Amino acid sequence: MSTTTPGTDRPVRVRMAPSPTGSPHVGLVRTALYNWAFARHHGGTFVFRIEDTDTARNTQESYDALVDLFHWLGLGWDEGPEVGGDHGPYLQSQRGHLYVDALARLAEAGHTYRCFCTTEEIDARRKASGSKILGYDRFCRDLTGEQVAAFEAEGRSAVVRFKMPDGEIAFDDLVRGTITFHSDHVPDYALARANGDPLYTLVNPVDDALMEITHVLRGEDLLSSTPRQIALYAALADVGIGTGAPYFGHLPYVMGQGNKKLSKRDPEANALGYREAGFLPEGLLNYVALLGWAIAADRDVFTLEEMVEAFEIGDVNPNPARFDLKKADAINSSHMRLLSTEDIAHRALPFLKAAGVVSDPVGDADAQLLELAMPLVAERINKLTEAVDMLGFLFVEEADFTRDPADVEKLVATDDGRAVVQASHDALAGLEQWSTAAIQEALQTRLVDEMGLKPRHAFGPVRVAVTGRRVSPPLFESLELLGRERGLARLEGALGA
RNA sequence: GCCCCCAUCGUCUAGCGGCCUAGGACGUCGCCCUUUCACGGCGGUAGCACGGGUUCGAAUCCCGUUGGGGGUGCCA
Repeated sequence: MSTTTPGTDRPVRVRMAPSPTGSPHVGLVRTALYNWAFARHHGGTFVFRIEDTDTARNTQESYDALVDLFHWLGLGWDEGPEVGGDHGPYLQSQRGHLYVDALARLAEAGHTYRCFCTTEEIDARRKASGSKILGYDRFCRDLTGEQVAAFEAEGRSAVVRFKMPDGEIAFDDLVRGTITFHSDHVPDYALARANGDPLYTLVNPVDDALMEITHVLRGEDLLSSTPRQIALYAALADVGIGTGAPYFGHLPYVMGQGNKKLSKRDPEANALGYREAGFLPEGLLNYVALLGWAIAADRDVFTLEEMVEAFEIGDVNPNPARFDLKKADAINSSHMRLLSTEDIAHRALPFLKAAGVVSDPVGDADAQLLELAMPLVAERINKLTEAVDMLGFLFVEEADFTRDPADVEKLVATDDGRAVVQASHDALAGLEQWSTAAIQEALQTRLVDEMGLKPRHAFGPVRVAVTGRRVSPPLFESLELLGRERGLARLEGALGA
């Protein structure tokens, strides 16, 4: 299907380079996943770099969330924070000297110039000229020594701008094919602030060059800044930094409802929110992989290993994808069903502890009960958090046990409901053996055979009385696990409710 | 305004000139299974934006239109 990806005949090096601002976005998860899978597929290196040049917006919490997120997802990096590597440091905030050096070399070679213009002056000139082309007008590009001296004498500060070469800039996008821009539409952009701080426009290419990144797979939003970066890579190579531009692949947007990008405000955008919601990392990853890529014509569910085996950037679809929570849920469910009961029990445990269903650490009695109860719910829950709702009734102290008021009203607090619960209590009270089979037989005989009730009408009230909800694990098993004493007590209790 | 990207069921996609009266998945609808829910099984629903070319033949290639998105900072 895919042809050979350019540049993969040599060692592949890719990276993810998020900014530690706010909570990590699901779009980042997909970008990271594609980069990771691409690296693994080609036996390459996956680098994790933190782009924290904007000191005003970076936060430690955000950085921690990023690391936490990728640990949870299981997308390990070969070089980066925590693991180190030969191209560090991996935090841009610790790479200042490299940017100072790059700026000096670029200036020395005449690739940049100092610009003294204020934003107001630039706007005024544009308005006056009636030019349709926005961006900087190169006013300071060829200032004489006297002019520079004069500006300095005025006490003006200067940003560093890059001299964009004139002409066409074309590149072969790994997912979109050839893309061509004309330099007329790429202004001489700023590389460093007037106070000397380097900007993203500089540090991103410098770091990719220094870290020897071979392929940059990133969001479509960076597409239009690619030509100016390609020109910068050439200039950097000219002054001995790196060897030119990497290959680029621009991934489509992840959209929310309507036609807008999934915004950071949308709850669906919060990557860590999926862990809290009880998603499996493999479920989230699988769903997110589907946003622009397919493993086969007739298959949606796959493992990370299978993805690594099959993933090629050239197969990525260029059109934007809408994030569909329903499908994400469904894919996650499929992965839940791939897990063993033990695995689900193991993974659900933190949720059960957090919700207070079991204590932390788990007591012996609870652990035993859990082992018996888990098989009943493992195959019917779609997210780990659902184990909490399903199992709560088994572990709760009798004094704290509650029933869903709406379910009670509908199924128990009626004449028929009370009659059914009363009859169930009577039928079970004398049971010799408190086992699933015996319980089923007793209730079946009494409610269905003798009272002539349809199963759904017979067992609904009992279910609510015993588990507190209309939705629960299988009833007879639940009663057995609850034990005779508690089981009968709940039936009695429901009568008084 | 100017530049760039995108265009197959409601949604995610398969499709890279004949295998397509367009396949899968989610959703949705109906049925079956069933002690609830879930699972599972069966079946239905629905799409190549439009107009020109190219070709024996186009969802697939080209051009245009329309529609959507992005960029156009001393943010990343």
